[in-house]
Amino acid sequence: MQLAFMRALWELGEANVAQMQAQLATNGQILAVTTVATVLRRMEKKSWVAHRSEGRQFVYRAVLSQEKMGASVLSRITDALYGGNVGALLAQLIGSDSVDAADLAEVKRLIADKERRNG
Amino acid sequence: MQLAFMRALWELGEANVAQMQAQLATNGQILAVTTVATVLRRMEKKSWVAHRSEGRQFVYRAVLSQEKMGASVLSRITDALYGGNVGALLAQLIGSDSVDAADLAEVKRLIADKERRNG
DNA sequence: GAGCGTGAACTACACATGTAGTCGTGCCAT
DNA sequence: ATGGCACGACTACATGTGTAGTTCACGCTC
Repeated sequence: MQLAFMRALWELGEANVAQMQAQLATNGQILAVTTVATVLRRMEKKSWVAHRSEGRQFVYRAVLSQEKMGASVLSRITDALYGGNVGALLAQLIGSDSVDAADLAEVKRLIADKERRNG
Repeated sequence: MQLAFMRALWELGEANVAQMQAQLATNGQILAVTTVATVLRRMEKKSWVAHRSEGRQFVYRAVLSQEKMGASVLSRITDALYGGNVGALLAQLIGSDSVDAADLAEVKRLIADKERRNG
């Protein structure tokens, strides 16, 4: 769920508690304002987010980038589920129905890019 | 962590508590036997695993396949982290350093397969 | 200047999870 | 037959997390 908070923050860039609550609501998470504030405070203790004061309000921002977070989560999953074998994870993903032709095309482009870069 | 248990079970097929403990140990998780038993019991309550009795021992097996589990975890991640955009996740993965040339080749093969199957 | 509203801090509580010890019982060996 | 061991069941406890209510202080309004 904290991931949902991070996503909201990435989408908003910066946000006070009320804005976060609204954003989370559009993403399907209806939460009391106090809940949002609590979670944000906890995430700040873990240094996932930080805040500055603007008048009486706190304006939060993400400390972890989506890239870092994604890399870390994905690597955890890869280890736990596939014993560190990224290829297996990729295979699973590509085989799944949620990946459509457009995604495949995009992936091919990305691969070509990467191969060009690496020689 | 429970994911580590599932992985151990997938690797072993079936296992009693002692075998599970050993397998987890080789995967880097040193745990007391009682701990292994407790976690297994909890996972059984959630129907992630099941057991049959063999003499005085319980022999556990996975109920969730690696594919199902992977799909569900990955879809949770995709939603939480990328707002449901699998392509974004794939892009992240392919861009990461943990994916090498061999992985890319494999992915290309998988894509070709899938495209052939789908027309 | 006193009340009211607003917002952060503190408190609360249930549930999951990581980790492991103790208990009770049944089986095997002597 | 009996004592010890092996094994599942039960109990325990700290921590994280999802969720939200209550409190306290500050600033604005009349």
